[in-house]
Amino acid sequence: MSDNQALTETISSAKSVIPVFVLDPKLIDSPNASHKRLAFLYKGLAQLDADLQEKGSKLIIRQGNPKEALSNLVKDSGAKQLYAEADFSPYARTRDVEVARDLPLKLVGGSCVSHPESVLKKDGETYKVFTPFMRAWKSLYQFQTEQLLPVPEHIHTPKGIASEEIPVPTGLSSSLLIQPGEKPANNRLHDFISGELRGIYQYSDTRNLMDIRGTAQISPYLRFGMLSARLCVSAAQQALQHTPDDHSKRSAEIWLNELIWREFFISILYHYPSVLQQSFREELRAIPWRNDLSEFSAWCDGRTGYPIIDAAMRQLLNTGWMHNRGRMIVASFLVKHLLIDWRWGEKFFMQHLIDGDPAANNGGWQWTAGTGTDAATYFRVFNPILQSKKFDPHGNFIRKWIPELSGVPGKYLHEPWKMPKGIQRQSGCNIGRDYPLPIVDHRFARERVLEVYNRAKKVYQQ
DNA sequence: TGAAATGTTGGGGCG
DNA sequence: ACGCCCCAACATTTC
Repeated sequence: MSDNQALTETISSAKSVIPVFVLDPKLIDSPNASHKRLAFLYKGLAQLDADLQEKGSKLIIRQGNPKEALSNLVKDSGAKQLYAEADFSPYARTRDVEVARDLPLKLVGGSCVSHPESVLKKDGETYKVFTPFMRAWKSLYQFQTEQLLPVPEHIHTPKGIASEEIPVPTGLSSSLLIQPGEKPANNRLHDFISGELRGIYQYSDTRNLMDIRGTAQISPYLRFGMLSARLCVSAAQQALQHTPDDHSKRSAEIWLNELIWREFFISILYHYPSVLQQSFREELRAIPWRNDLSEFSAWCDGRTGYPIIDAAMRQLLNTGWMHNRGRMIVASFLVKHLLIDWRWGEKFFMQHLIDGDPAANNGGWQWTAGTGTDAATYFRVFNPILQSKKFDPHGNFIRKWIPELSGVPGKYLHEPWKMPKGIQRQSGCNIGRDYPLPIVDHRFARERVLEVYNRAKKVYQQ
């Protein structure tokens, strides 16, 4: 409810307001839906309902095709106008056009700070490279705290509007690492900016370390609109202005840029919706992926034999969240070491990530695969052993998620297959039995992927 | 928000 | 004192 542009406009233009959430089977029953993400949504809706009741209102739930559901609601209630925050994913845009064909729908603000049509080059072209986009973005958007919209004091909602029950999350949902709801979201942001640790001012050092909470972990909240992106940007800009220290400034700047990456990928998906189907770069559309099923399943389950990969995958499976550094490492491994189509990885992430969002997820995968806009060049192949030593230097992250390696001395933790037999016995971890051998050799895989990408480019040129 | 290969430099050991 | 080699350490180039 805080800094909610649609809600604020609704309240200022109508005497009574019906807060509604439509459970759309297209999204809920999609093969890309994740149980944890749905649990996060349902618990978040329950929390929102509780928050609304404190304001004298309540949340109305309707199920079904959005156009029909809303049309029924308008009939039931006599509502004159519908307001919503804009969502720029291809599905959402088509949906909202459909709704607006029959109903008086007004889109206000949106799930991100910048409307995708607003950050354009002078000639009206869209930016396809991050840095110039980011510069243009910063010159357009600067927030003062007073520009942010307050939480309404009171919301008047008519009685007797029929509502379905908020679904009760099933299965593993009680183990959610990140608690849904607007209060936890604001607390998390506040803690990151002004808490004891001053996370935002350490960010340049801590954001890549996998065994500590060096990131804000607000992506699930941004994903579901439980936290205002404008509030985050404003907080980053305030932090930036209020520190004289260069190192802190740089950290805050990097964090702000991460928020702008999100806006960038939303804009890319808006202007190039076909990235969901194929590589953005034409010259890399014909890579002969190996798509080996048993290797794919080893990656999915976290048993590739590379501890850093397996630890990160198990973190995802267990919590529905993965450290950003982990996402880059496992994505690079899937695409480049195993030569598996990035779209397989993209889909798997969508099926497991609580923060799973088409724009950011697709952007990240195409970045890693080297097939996207402003992508990592294809020959940048992450070395899982070096990444492990750099970003989990003490092995705490690996030990947390791979208990079978917990007794392995630090010296061998990043590459346990090098452990002599005697030490394997001592540490209670027989490589090949208790923990797998690497499914592919790093040097071999590196040379193979360079060869395959090079050939794909060459074939394209002819 | 790479890694590996290759090139350069400079200190120290040594005959 | 000198030239030579070795090899970190760092820099540059290449993939």
